[in-house]
Amino acid sequence: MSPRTEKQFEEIRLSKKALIQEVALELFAKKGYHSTSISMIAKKAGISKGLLYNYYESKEDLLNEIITQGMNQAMQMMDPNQDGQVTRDEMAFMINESFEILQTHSRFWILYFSLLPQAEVFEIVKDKFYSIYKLMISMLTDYFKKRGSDDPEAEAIILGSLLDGIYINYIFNPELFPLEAVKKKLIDIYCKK
Amino acid sequence: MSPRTEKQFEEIRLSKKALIQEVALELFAKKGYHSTSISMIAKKAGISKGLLYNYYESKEDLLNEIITQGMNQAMQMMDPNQDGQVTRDEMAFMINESFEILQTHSRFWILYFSLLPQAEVFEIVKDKFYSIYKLMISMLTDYFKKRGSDDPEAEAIILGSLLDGIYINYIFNPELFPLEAVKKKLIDIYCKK
Amino acid sequence: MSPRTEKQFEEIRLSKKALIQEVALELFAKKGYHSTSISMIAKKAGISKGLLYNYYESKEDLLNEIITQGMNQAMQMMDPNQDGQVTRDEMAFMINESFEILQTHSRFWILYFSLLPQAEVFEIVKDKFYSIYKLMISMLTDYFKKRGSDDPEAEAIILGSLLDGIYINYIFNPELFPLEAVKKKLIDIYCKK
Amino acid sequence: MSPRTEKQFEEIRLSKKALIQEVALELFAKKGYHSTSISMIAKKAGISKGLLYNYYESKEDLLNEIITQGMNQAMQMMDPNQDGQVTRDEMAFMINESFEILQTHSRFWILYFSLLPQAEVFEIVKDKFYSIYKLMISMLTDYFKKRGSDDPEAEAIILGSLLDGIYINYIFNPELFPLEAVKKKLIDIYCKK
DNA sequence: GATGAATGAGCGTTCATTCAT
DNA sequence: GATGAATGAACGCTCATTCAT
Repeated sequence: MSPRTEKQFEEIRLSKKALIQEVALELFAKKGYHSTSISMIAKKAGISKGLLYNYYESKEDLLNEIITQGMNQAMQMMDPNQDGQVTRDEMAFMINESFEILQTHSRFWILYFSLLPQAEVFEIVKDKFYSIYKLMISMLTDYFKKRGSDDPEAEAIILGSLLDGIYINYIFNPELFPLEAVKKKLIDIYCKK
Repeated sequence: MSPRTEKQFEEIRLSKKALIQEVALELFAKKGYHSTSISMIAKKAGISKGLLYNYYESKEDLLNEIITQGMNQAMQMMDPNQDGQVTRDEMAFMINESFEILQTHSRFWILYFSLLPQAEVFEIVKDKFYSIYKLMISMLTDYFKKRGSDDPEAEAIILGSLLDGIYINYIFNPELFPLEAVKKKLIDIYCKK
Repeated sequence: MSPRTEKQFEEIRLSKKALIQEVALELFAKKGYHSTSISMIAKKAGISKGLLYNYYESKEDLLNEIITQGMNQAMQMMDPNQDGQVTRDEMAFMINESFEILQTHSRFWILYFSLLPQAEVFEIVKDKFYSIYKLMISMLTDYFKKRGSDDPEAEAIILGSLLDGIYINYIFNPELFPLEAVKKKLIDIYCKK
Repeated sequence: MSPRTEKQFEEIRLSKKALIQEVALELFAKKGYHSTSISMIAKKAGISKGLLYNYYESKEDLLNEIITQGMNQAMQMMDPNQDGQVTRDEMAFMINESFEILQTHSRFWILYFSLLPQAEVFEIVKDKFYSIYKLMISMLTDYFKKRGSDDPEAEAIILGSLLDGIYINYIFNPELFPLEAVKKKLIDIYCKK
């Protein structure tokens, strides 16, 4: 009789958007952005192609929202306690935390690393990515400075690269990569007294 | 004009194939595999689309040959002198050599890293890649063992990951990444007495 | 609040229908029938797409009603005083009147002339249009007969065509067409003693 | 064995393009530009949709070429003998000629008049159209001046509009419009001594 | 009366691949 | 060996229309 309330519609919208995003993230990560068609996403989500366009303006818009949201989550989690101090424990925490994020959001990071080489598409998230990257490097630089390194920034960049390398190796071969051993060694190297 | 000999035909074939491969590698690296069409490759190589199919069974076949050949080259270059010894100088040489390869074959490695996330495509070169990877890790392990490391394999894997991380950072942001400084620091860390 | 009476509902219906028609006419005229979507109409009218289908069976039905109503209005306005006489003054009045209608209902006539070439759509209003057309031609013929023309019908048809030509030129290039000058000349030609 | 010669390919291309253009003009004129799909054109031309895009970049490009070519033809035919004189005979010739063009290229003119109301699409041919229009108006003005008209330009515009009106009435109702009678009357009015 | 989520057929377009020459 | 016309399946996307609420 009477139409659904605004709130009911809102709920439908939100849950459908979330469903689409989830399915899209899964497929984008598994098959790559270009190899995933809108039809596949719609079929897997159990909806019509048309409906998808009720929620997202375009395939690129869908990608955009997925990446932005993922980056924001990562940003939040990576955010330090802001006291200007990076203690040894905080470094250990940060390393652990980043591996945690990597594992719980593995599909997002697979997607992320798969987009990195695609200049046109990467453009979208470049800024957000560099914010995180710079924040991390500056924190690491700060840390190495306090430890008396004679070239703290180079060491920071090296640790940053090392983490990237580990992430990539782990993400694309999780069953072969000895993540725990590597993590332990890492903390051993970088957090020893 | 005498008719071309068998051998001359063979040469034409080989040079055409090489030309096509070169052009394809350039475009795949610059625009990505999916965004490069057969038409573009043919046009840039100055041949017809039809002729391309005289040399390659399909677009995927073309990709395969490019990747396989690139991997073989890398394999050859990475091959040590097999004397079972990895001296400090050899380690320095290896690091230098790998950066050399990265830069002289940058287009291949851009392509490589861009395909890595696409499981179906990566399948093709998986085996070859692991051969190289294991060879490298075993050499590094050997090296760290001789230096008295208490977990030489973990250290080897970490160095391997670090190199991957550096490669990726350099390859997708060559103008921002301080390659030389990092290389120097690397040799400093891993080749000091 | 007492429940709305039957009459009140009827009023709501009529005013909503009128609103939809007005908005649709505006958009059809500005953007063309095919380039105007139901969504646009609904949004601009401030109602839901669903409600529109409560009033009109289809997009075509909506178009039909707009055209039919516009034609009826034109018919009414064009209706002479039926005394069988077309005086010089009445001719001047008619010419003036037709330009008046053209300007006050310009959106309708833009739509009309834009649909004219689409046979299927024109079919709808063909009959109504011919009624008006024949009425006008017969009046003009009558007028030229009284003025002693030796081929009054041909002259009537020519004047009819001339008016059409002027209308079209004015409607699709209002800022470039010297309507007033042309109107004056027209009256000068056809209403001189 | 050997591939077709350049000339053979050229012939194929030209005849296919002509076929597509012919079919497209027919359908655009009969059903309207927006209501004619690429599929329809391809089916009617007996080719695949893909092939059409071998010859035309887009649907709009196809329309563009049709219109441009038609306008060029009209321009050529309308071109006066350039002696700066428009005699009575030339005026009669011009009127006759324009009716000739109208009839032999009726489909083109149907298309033309159907695009006129569609601002976005008309934009394409606006310039070409105004060239012709201005040329015609200036010739007519010239003619009326020589005949001693006190407002030659207004008369020219009126004659231009009259022709437009006649064209439209004839084109969209060829069986009802007394073209010959009207033409005769026209020449009678405008070419009498 | 009123909503907007949902559908599905169709749109214009691209492109790897085939094949007659 | 070499050509490019030709295909057809799939793409991203739009939109009139339906329907549960």
